[in-house]
Amino acid sequence: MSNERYNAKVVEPKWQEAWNAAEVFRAERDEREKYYVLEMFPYPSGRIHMGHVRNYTMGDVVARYKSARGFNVLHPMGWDAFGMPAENAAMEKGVHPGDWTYKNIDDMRAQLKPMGLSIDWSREFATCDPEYYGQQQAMFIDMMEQGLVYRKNAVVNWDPVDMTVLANEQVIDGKGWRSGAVVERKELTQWFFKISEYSEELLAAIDGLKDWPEKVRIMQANWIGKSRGVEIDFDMTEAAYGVEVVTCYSTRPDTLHGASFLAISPDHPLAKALEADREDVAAFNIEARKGGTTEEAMEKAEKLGFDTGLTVHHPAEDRALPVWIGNFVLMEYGTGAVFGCPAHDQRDLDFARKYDLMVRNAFFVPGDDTDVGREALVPEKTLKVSYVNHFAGVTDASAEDAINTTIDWFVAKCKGRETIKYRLRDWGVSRQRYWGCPIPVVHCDSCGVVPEKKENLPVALPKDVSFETPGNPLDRHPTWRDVPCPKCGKPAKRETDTMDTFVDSSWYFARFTAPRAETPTVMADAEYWMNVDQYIGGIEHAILHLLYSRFFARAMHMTGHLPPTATEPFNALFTQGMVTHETYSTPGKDGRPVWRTPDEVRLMEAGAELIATGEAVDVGPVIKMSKSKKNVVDPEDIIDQYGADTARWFVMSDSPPERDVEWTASGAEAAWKHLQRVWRLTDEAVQTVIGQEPSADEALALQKATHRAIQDVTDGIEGFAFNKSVAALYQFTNTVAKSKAGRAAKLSALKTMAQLMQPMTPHLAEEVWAATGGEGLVAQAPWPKVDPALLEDDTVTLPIQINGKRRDEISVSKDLDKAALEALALENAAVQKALNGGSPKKVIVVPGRIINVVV
RNA sequence: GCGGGCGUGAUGGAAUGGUAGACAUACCGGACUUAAAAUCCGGAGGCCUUAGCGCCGUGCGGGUUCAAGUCCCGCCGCCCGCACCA
Repeated sequence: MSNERYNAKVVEPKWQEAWNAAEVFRAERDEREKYYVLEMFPYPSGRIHMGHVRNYTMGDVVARYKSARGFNVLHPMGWDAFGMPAENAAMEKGVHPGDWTYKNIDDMRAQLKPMGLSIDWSREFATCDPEYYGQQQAMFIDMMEQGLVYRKNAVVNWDPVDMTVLANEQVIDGKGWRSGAVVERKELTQWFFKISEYSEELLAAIDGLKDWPEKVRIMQANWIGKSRGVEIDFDMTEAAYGVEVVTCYSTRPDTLHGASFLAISPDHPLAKALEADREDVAAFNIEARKGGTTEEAMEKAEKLGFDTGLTVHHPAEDRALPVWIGNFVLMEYGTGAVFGCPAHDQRDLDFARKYDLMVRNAFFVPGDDTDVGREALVPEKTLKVSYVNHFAGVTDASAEDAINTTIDWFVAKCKGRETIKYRLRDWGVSRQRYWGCPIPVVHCDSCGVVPEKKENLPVALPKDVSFETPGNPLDRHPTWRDVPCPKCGKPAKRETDTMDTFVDSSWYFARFTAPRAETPTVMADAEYWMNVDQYIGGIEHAILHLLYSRFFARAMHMTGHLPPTATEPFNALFTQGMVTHETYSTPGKDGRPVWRTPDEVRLMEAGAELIATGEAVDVGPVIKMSKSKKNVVDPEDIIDQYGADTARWFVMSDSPPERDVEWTASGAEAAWKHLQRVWRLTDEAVQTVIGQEPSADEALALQKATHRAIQDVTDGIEGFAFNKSVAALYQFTNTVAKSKAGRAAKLSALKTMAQLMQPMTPHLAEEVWAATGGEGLVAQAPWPKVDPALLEDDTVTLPIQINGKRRDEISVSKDLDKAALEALALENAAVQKALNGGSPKKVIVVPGRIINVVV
């Protein structure tokens, strides 16, 4: 016996070279049915992490499996390469964002390749390649022509020191995260995509996304936020500032009887007219507009109101309502004005209590239409029939029916219109930054906004920029910025805004189908490869990235860059869980914990200690691997120590793919031991001297176990339950190890095992395949077929229940019919005892499953 | 507040309404070894002055069913998403 250890360091590069030499993963259009697998492409931070390993291994399992199943598989890889970290690095280290990014891509590719992923690297690109973003600019121009792009003024967070626009998450306590300067709200003219025009379409099409997680579908639907209601006109008792009518939007018009005031936004036209005239209003509005746009700020902000002294008529009753300005009313939603119904809305109640406004019950309680007490009533849980319903003739109904009836009643009786509103806003894509895709337009004094000529694309980023002065370097780059107008040729200026990086990632999946084309896509390629059959990535992209991509697929169809069959980009979506790890810390001087990496810590039976000093270590909760808590394990170290197959096997085992998986040293060790064991079994089988007496029974048993394994591993992969496939392979390995079958039978079992392991541990699989006499590469071998006859045993063990409790079991031939099984069960000693001479009330026989005797 | 999900051994987790705890980790015992590692074999949900053909057991309380971790109703706990959205 050679008892040679499996050496991943030697074996893995060997097979990777063999795959490359045979161009096994090269995807070309052909006669076969296609299958497009895609994992969300990475941002080139410079290092791969365990989350990448898990994400790409899942995709690789699917890709290799589908390939074995006879599909023509497309499995590409690229880089989401524009974005702020490159500019931050430029400012901190003085490197050019492009140099920094391409260096990171090289580093990450070098870390990724040893994983042995079945990727067609010939299709690789980065979104910061001018060949990519130039095509994106072409599409931008096409979208302008289709009316999908427009400019408008929008308020942004402006950092006056860094001279830059900040995203909400970059504003901390009202200050810029980098400069610490107090953030100002500034109005800028910005570019928008008309995604809101697709609100209904994007919402309705969610129903067709059958293979998306329910959770993501709900999140998208909520984000689009469709609501049905009524716009109600409130006539002013006396026109003021030319305003005669204030229109409110309401989804609960049935509470109109409870209306006791109107509240308008400080940005409502009426409020603005008042503020121009009256200093007290102006002062209030300044106060009311303060406060950040973050959730936290909104939560804490106090309700502020200002009584304008103006009044409106109640549309259905003979009384007047005061008009207030309220800081809680958003101009961006509805009409910027609401009627307050304090009796049935906590927010309105708070406001009414503070300013001593009337609280009127809108619901039908005879003899009680005044005050309802401290808490607002919730209509659904109390009374379903509002006064308005009552007037409309509804006596009892669900809240939804009541609202529908009321809307009809309203439109007939009052000045109101049924209205559908969406929460989804247009997508602002302007970023005042350098490291992004330049918006390909020119501003000309004579011609206005002019798109760049397509033959001049790409509008490439200039290389000679400096980040020493704050602000957008494009803005102060005269030779790049000052260009002739594409239309009239007079001196003009380029747009210096670049696009949101979400634009880059909204169509990369389509570009992979023809990555080197001179147009954004090639119709024949898009028709063949689109849609993505299986998309895999993190839940954190459940809304924005996926919604933008869905919008883009439609926009690309409209501009002729995708066929109508590809309006939905991703047929199936899978959102994988995170890789987690325990956290380790030692007490720091200031009482705050000093985080320690797993490398620094020795785990003991109770507790843990620092390897270097023996100092006691606190073992903290298991959380997502993150640099700040130092609970990270570098995939490169694991691959170095154990090989890629071990890392791949570990991240596929134990936890279901949609849940978090905890990385543990013992788990990694176990994965490695298992792979060693498989190799040892193979080696032993190969070294077995022929001439022993093989047992036919043993060979058959092994064959049956093989087919059971084929079935279970297949089910696991098909059901996206890779942990079950792994468990089935463990079980199969145990069976092979214990089997007394002869050499040929064992080699045959191991050869099938190689095929079943191939999606998860491709290198070891090749080695086992070669050793057991497999032809060619197992990566190109077809998936093994199950023989259903071998899944069944001739005898089965059936539990016998008495009154539903298991009391005994019998071993019977699988062919016995119900009557025979019943007879056997009644003869059973335990049953006899329970019957005590009597006869059973009932006997339930489920052949192959169970026998239950009811006494 | 609204919406969604999840509660099973020490741990990660299995289980078309049909033998709960597959598989793995950690643990315990044995073999091999001078010893350790590696490897191999075995044990293991809980309870019991009755060790059995025993009783109990999938967050808690009810229900449906011959049969419930699984279905229904009501609680409790945890996690996630959204939210001055009218």
